[in-house]
Amino acid sequence: MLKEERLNYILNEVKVRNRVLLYDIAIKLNVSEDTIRRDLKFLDEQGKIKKVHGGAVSNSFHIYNYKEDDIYAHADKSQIGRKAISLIKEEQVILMSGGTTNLELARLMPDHFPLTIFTPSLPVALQLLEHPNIETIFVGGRLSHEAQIALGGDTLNTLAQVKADVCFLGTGYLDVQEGLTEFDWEVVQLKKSMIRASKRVVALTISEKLSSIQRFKVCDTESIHTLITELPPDSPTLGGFQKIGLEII
Amino acid sequence: MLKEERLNYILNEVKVRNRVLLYDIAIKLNVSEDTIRRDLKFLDEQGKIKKVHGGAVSNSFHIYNYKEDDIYAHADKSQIGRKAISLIKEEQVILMSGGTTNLELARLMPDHFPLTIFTPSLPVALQLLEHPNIETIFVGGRLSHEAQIALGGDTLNTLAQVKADVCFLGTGYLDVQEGLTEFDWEVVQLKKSMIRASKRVVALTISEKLSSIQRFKVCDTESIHTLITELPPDSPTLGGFQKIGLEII
DNA sequence: ATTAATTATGCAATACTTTTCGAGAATTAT
DNA sequence: ATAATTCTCGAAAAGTATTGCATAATTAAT
Repeated sequence: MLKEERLNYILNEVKVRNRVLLYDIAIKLNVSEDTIRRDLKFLDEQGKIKKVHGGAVSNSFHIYNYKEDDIYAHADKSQIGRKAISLIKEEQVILMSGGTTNLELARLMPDHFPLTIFTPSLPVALQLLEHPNIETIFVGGRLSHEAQIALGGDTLNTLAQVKADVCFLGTGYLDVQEGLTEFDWEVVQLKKSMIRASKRVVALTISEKLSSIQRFKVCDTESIHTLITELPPDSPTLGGFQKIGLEII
Repeated sequence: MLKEERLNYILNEVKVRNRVLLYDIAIKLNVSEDTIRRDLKFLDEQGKIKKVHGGAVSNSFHIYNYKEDDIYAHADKSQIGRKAISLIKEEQVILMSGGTTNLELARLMPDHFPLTIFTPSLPVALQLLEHPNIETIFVGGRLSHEAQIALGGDTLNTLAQVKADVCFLGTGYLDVQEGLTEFDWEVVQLKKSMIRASKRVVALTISEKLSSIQRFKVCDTESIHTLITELPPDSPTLGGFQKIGLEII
């Protein structure tokens, strides 16, 4: 039995049972407790589980393939997510695009009141399903291998039938002059449809992606109602956006 | 034995079993462990597998961490998946329901020719995205929290527009007299639509779910063209199905 | 076709990793 | 406090990796 296999087994047990005993796993996998102890320690160091006296427990933070360390600028995105949540009200209909910032928002979504959320993003949808009070509606269509989102005609048609209260647009590049831009033509079409389908458009972006311009244009800066970054609203970096009167959170 | 042959053998083993041991392959292919070690290293450098101490593991395995119920059922499902693949031809349009058997099938899907696959299952879709040659189309709609599949009116409407060559129906309970049954009314509607949308219906089920009956009926046994279980086609357990002339694989 | 260059394989010695075990220290439960 | 369990550590054993080298097989060049 390979170390890798043990690690997988352990991760699965932790996921399913929320806790594991050193002894049980050692018996089950037919190795010494020492070995399992080292495995648990290793997985703990990776942040995948939490080692405790006599075994390990789930880290409850990690569901699915969601690995915080793998997400670039995770702390920033987490903060953006928390700010975004302050905009959400009970019973609202929300539209969420893809990207790791939205994925983080999906993870942080409030649990205590009902919401209806439309998304074309597979990872975001999976994350939303963790929240029992959220009705998640997947906007279907042809899936993009890399981005793991639905794109193309079907998706746009479906979006044309939706009218959401808020749309959270993740990823993308934002510049005061040039507006919101993307490097994938199909993603541009998708975002345009999402903007059309929402009363209020909220752009979520880490400050690093501000003042960057890509090939294709999604919309003018004026079409965006609210901008959320990890920076405080009065940060000089956001000066250009403050000047044109964009709401900044 | 040519190097190419060994590499192909290894890749296939990794794909089917998720892992390989240096020793096993060396014996099987009748070359030294050194050679296999070099092969594994080579394949790792190509990014095709992940080399670990003592062998290698699949690298896409970790991208989506799916739950293997228990090792035995998993082996059965894996075998069912392999049988199902023998039915698939280039360029076909395929419909796949949810469930762990279909998830396993999704994992094992052939990589070397193009396919178009429709599915309402989030985990199956994610798994399919691992295959560059497969065009995956998600049949959108309201998502079920537990089953992680799209259900409801939208989903059924979309399916009404599809005509697939084959439909792989996972999970569910099959009995010669009572036909295919389910315990969730909405899932019944979904499966009915999937059956209507396909020229050929293939039921995938572990033998343990045969002769079980649930509350709601999806279809008669006659509506199913092909049955795949982990058992050999001539197994006495499948006697009832053999008698009515169902194709069994 | 023969030679030279390149690549692939197996072997042996050595280095490295992983696992197990035992004894004592630390922790937890009663 | 006492007993029971779990943890840490070092050493030994088992297993795996690396290296250099000899030989065989393949490819390219003359």
